[in-house]
Amino acid sequence: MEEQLDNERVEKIAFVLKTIAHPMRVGIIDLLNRNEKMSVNDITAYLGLEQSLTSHHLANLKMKGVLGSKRDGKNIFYFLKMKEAPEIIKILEDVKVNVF
Amino acid sequence: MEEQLDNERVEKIAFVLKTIAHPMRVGIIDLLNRNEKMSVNDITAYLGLEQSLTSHHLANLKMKGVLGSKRDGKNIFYFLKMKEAPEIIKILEDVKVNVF
DNA sequence: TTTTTACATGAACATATGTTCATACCTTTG
DNA sequence: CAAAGGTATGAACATATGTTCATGTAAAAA
Repeated sequence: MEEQLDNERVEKIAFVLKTIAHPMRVGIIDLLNRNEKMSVNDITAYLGLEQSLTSHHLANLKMKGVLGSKRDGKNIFYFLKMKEAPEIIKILEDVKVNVF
Repeated sequence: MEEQLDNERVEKIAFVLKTIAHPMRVGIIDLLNRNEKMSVNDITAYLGLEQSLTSHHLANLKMKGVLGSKRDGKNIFYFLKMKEAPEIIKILEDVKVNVF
């Protein structure tokens, strides 16, 4: 029988989930899960959004440790860092939802 | 090679994650993962919170399809319905987090 | 060395979420 | 049937999140 989750653990789990729980961020993670690394431009184009908004979300994901980034010339490439992130998405790929 | 997630799928995934992404709700799901079913009172006691707040969160989780409930006398018992929920928590059990 | 490309950032605003409090509802018990 | 136990609910409020817009910065190209 496994231990009950202690408070700190619960907080961390919720924290990570909150970080991922947004359509755009799920999309970004999914994208970076199939591509190794992508520039902000590429990500912005793929998701069809505004540069500044993409940037904000990327910064957020990076700050929380989900992504990493590396500059290469004019571009900044983002990549997955937290391996759990795509695993979570994978689990929910075929989830059924009530309301929504 | 797997397909890229379509929009609706991404939305659903984010929706479910948002539903779970809260310390109290993570705690509830973890609790119901080890107990089969629990009354509101029990859950409230275990988490050490207020009845009304617990109730709100339970209602939320139920509405979104994560939990189910069944009345038995004065009590209402809640139970897990979305099997993916505890799986997600399991993945993050030992996650490392930067800021937090 | 000016322009352009690629990206970041901060402030303002809009919206969504979480919490508390008071009260209502349903079931059992006296 | 009145009281008590167990839970739900709505309104008010507080806080957190997401988005836009204007502008700033770093590197490369002209």
